[in-house]
Amino acid sequence: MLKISRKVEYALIALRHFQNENPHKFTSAREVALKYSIPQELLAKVLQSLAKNNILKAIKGPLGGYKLATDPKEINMTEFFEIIEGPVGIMNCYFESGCDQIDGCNIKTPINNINDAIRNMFNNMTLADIA
Amino acid sequence: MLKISRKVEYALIALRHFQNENPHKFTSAREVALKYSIPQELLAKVLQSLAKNNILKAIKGPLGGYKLATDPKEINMTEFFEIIEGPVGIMNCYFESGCDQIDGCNIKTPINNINDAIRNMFNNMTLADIA
DNA sequence: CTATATGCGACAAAAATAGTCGCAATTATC
DNA sequence: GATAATTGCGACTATTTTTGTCGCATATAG
Repeated sequence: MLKISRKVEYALIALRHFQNENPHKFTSAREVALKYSIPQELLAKVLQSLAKNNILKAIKGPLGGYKLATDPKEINMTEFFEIIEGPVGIMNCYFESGCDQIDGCNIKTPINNINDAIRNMFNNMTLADIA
Repeated sequence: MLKISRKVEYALIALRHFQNENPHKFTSAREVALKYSIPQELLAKVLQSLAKNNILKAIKGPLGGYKLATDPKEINMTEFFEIIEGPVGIMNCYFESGCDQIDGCNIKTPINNINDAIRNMFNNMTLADIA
């Protein structure tokens, strides 16, 4: 339970790769995918998201690819996760309004407490701590 | 992301219900399901797991049902989650062996760090803190 | 004996995740 | 200018996981 998705996994692998690269070198999605045996098209999408959100810098064309756009110390994990998947939280009712509990939900408060604890944990963690 | 499953949700709702009940009264799965609009058969299975693991006490027959078998202060959340779903961890490689990363996985250590942080959090939390 | 429980396993339906494909836009190289 | 390699993006399919259902055995109160 509480598994993260492959997309997040691939993103972490890629980011860790970029951290170990020459910070000025651009590496293509294809190259990274091959090196770590990741489905290329899927990785490409993940990297595109990261580029759109200014975590990676992308250039097109041959010799193009991606490199880090930001110091990993500046990227907190909640933000990072939420770029790739939706909001970080153990239950939807943390974010959504429509809940069909007739009798009134009896676990809202405790659920929110757990959510807050997890979010705090990730808020206090940067990509540099991880990857 | 990091969502918990409906089964866990239902378990929490039920447990919170039992906490607010007379501790000697047995309540059937059907009754709880009706009260909180939960699919009965599914709730039944969840309660069965909890009974098998001595979190609830069950008796069969008419007038049968479930009640708390343990002081909620004694049940830690990691244990509780793992009764209902599998192991608590953000990635399978925390528990499994087979991983087809050819080049060697570059995120194992950071992943394990996150896992440990989450598990610690839940280890230090009892059902009484939550439900 | 009947009705209502738990207990359990197999199955079905639905939703989420993972992965693929096609095509446009960009650009380095020839 | 043509070609090849790249990002960017959307639609689509496949697979896996989750969610929910059903049937039947066992127990038991009335």
